[in-house]
Amino acid sequence: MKSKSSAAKTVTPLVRTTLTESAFEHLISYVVNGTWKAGDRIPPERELCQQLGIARTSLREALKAMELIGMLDSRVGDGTFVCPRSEFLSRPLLWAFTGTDHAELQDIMEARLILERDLAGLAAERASVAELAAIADTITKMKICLDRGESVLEVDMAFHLTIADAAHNGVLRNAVQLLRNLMRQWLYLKLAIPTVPHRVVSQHQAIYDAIASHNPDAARKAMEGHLEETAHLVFDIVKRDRRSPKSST
Amino acid sequence: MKSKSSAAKTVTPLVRTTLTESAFEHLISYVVNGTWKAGDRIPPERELCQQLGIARTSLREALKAMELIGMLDSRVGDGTFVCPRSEFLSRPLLWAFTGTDHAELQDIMEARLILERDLAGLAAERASVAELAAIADTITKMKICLDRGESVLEVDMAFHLTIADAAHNGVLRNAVQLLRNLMRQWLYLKLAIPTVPHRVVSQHQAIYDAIASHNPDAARKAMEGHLEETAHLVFDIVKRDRRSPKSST
DNA sequence: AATGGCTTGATGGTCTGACCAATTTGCCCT
DNA sequence: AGGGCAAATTGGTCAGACCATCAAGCCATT
Repeated sequence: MKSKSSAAKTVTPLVRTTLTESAFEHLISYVVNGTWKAGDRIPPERELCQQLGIARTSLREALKAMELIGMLDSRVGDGTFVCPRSEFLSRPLLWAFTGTDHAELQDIMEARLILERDLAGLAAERASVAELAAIADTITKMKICLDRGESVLEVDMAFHLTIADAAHNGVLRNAVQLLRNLMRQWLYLKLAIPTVPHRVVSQHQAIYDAIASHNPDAARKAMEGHLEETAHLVFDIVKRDRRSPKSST
Repeated sequence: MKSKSSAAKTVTPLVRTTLTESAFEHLISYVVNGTWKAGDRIPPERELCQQLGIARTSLREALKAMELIGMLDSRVGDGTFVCPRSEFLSRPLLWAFTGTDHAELQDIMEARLILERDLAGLAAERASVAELAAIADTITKMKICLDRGESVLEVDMAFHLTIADAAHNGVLRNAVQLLRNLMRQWLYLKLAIPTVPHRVVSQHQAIYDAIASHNPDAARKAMEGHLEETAHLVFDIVKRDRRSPKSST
């Protein structure tokens, strides 16, 4: 009972000044802004904590968190390195729980559909010649992978990200990349189904054609169709695979 | 069983036997398996590290990492609690957006438009009676704030978030919340323009009407119009208010 | 009896400083 | 020149201490 209609002024918007937390955000911004690029070696802990003016303990909590979500990689006696963006959040541990929650997956897939659909539309409006070529290139590469019997997961990812690039909205691009990373495992399983990769290629081709002809509406439709089919396949996999979770890697 | 003696065991499977990492896995499994349910208070650090047989430092690194990815929530003097699943990945998604630091305001606003437009459409399809009431409530509250001459920033935020709630997609909801937080200062300035709040009220009303009548198309259109007007106003403010890109912390 | 303030204990946050373990580097001895 | 040992570097771990905050209980005033 009791409706808290006594709308208080909502003071104190909880600004927890945790040293570790601010260090965490600080470090993340380094990685994301490109101050520290993928493959870079970041300063040693003992040096970093002095720069930040905090104890090594506090710094390490932040570093460890970043390592566990796949942004950093530490090697004793060697140093700590920045991981490529594509590996963010791809730590197997995260799949453990993401995989057990069906609802979450559905939300992720829906979010992805919404974002990528609009991104495809924007790309159709804004893509430059070079960007179109980049998109086409991923399709070509996918065909090659297919012929060689290699995995097309990465090329598939590249296709969608180059479209996001062509949409010229960094915010949305990053969001899409994150969502795809979250789904990575299922995408992998989906692409492992025999006939699927070939269908994907032709769908990618259709999406590309729509974007290349600068037809936003067609691009949105094509992308939507593609992602909806993916969603159905993934749900089938999840349903079927709902028993023995493989401990891959 | 620790043989740190001289060379011998040629095995050494190189499994990153990092204490922190195994603690992390251990703790995650507790949360995932339901040993610790959402809302539960987990044992104090000083107790946990004894159970696990590791130092508090190592445990804290794991604990902190889990907190930073939204699985746990620590409160000084109170304890550490398990977060609901819906919050697990909210922070990572957050980084994806904040990550684009140089992402211009324009990108953010565009991203917001895209997300909220679709969210409005989904809300029109999915909103329950209670959720509709919640939306309507924010409009009423905004009118009250207006009469009292109070700031409507918070109610404005509430309006959009209740719509996001009604769309039933936690992932997108979190994204919208973040984007709005990023724009907060500009939104504040926008709402400070004399005639604006009244216009906002009527626009909110229109959006609500569309959602309440379960008309996704109308809802999308209404939301789009509302946000585009906001975007224009904000850009005017920015243009007028042009100065240096503060390098605040 | 009810209220408000004070004390105390529990708990997370932070720091210091030390040592261990793995890796790299480079010098020394053969 | 080559092999191997030792120091330096760097992340991993530990112990113990202190602070800030919150909850609960005690006590005095009303």
